[in-house]
Amino acid sequence: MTDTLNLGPVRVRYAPSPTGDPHVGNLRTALLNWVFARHAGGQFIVRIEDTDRERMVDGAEERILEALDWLGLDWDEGPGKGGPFAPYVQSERKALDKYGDAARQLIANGHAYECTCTPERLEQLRQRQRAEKKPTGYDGYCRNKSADELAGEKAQGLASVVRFKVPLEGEVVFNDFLRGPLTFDPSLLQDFVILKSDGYPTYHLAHIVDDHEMQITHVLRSEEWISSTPRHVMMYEGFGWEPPEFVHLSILLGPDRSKLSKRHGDTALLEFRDKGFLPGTMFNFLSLLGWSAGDDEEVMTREQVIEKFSLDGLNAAPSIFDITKLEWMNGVYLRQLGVDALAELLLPELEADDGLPASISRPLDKVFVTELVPLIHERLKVIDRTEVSEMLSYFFEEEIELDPAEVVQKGMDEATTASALESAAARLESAEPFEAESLEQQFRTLCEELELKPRQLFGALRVSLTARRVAPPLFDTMVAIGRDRSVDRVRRAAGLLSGTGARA
RNA sequence: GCCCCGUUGGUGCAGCGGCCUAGCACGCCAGCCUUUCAAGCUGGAGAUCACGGGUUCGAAUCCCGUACGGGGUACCA
Repeated sequence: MTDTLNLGPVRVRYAPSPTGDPHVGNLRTALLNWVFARHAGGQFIVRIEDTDRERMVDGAEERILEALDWLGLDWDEGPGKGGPFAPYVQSERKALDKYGDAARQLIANGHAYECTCTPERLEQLRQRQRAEKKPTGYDGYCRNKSADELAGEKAQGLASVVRFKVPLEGEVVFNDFLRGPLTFDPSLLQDFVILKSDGYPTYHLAHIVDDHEMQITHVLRSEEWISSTPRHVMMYEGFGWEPPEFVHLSILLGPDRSKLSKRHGDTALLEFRDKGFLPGTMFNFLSLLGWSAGDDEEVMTREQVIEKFSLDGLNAAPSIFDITKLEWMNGVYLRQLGVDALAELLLPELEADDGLPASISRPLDKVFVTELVPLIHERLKVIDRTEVSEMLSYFFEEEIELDPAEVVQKGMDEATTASALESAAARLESAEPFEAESLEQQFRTLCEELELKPRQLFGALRVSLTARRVAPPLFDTMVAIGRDRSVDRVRRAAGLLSGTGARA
């Protein structure tokens, strides 16, 4: 391993392909690049690799930039920002004929050639190779075609691609920062396409041309690129360029240990945002997959991650994306949030159509919502609209729907519960001051008077007031609900149990 | 099939030849706190460091093999 500290200027890039919503694994690569750049005081560049015109997805580029933005990964050069090597979108660079020029350069110096084989012939070739149980790959049919022959075919309208001329023997060695020197046998590689018949470059050509021109020093990319890196190294040699340092990052796995993908459910980063995860959580959590500062710290700010970052802390083994731990961490971040900030986040969720019941009129009173925050603050893992609304609905409703059976606590029956609740209602009516601490004292006294355990009386009251067995601390709840509604609810519960109350 | 990479408790990581009777975190279990649930605190279960051979006075750490997992094998990235 080389030292990561005395590297000189660092220029790294995140080069996504706008073929869909960016998922967490993808953004983790971006994040590691970004952190590395920030740690080294270098530049982080974003480049859009839209050379696959077929798989382009509308809006994908915007979503990618939105995701970067949300995570707080700002770029020094790239879309919307420009920079000394603009444009940073490959289709725009293609229009400048950068890749055509490069391909011609390789043809001229004997490292590439034009090929007029049709997709049909290639498909047949592959089938035959498979049938004969031989490795599939281009057979070099056009490799030694004369210029005349080629010109003739093209005159007939045959489309052509440009293929890289892979050496038939020797070996290709390159150093992977995390794995050490990796050796490949080029005879196993095929003459791969570098320029497609639609004039667009393949990834192989495009990223090399751009990385070189943009003076990228380190390529931190996903492990699945290891197999094609020998191709890239050969191309650097063909061009006579110095290759960057390669750091292949381990990939992210789903719970079934296969590469994380949409099949594993919600893996798009922005979906985590929509599901109520905080950007700080995602940043922190993603930074921990396959990387460690070497100490046991896990909850870290961006600044701490940047400061502690080192390529040496990267782990070559793939890691499983564990949602349970993510949820825990989000809880940690949620608890760090101030009351007002959390209220701000909660408000739109509660007001949403699928938030609180439609019977509750909007807009909600922000001051009231802020008052409720402390009651659920440490009980939240994720800001889930449904869950949060469910947790808080009884604070907003005039009447709640009660199951009388739930009110009766262990060791009590309907009659004792009803009379206890009557006493409690009376106490509530006269309690002064109507504050949590004092209420608790008064109701503990009431417990003694009624010869009930706190859990019995308080339990009955909790259900009466909230229609739930699980709820925030009782006396804070009473205060938030208010004296009048509290008295009403307790009376009504008592009535239901003694059979005299009308079922609402 | 072929090529490449990886393998520390269920999960994420630490460990870089002796400090390891393998540490931290999530999860799980129990206790404490307590009006429920959380949060918090304390404790516990859980790993023959995938397996087999070497190298070495000494290996989770180095080497080889096997198994398993993953990735690649496109006019996709």
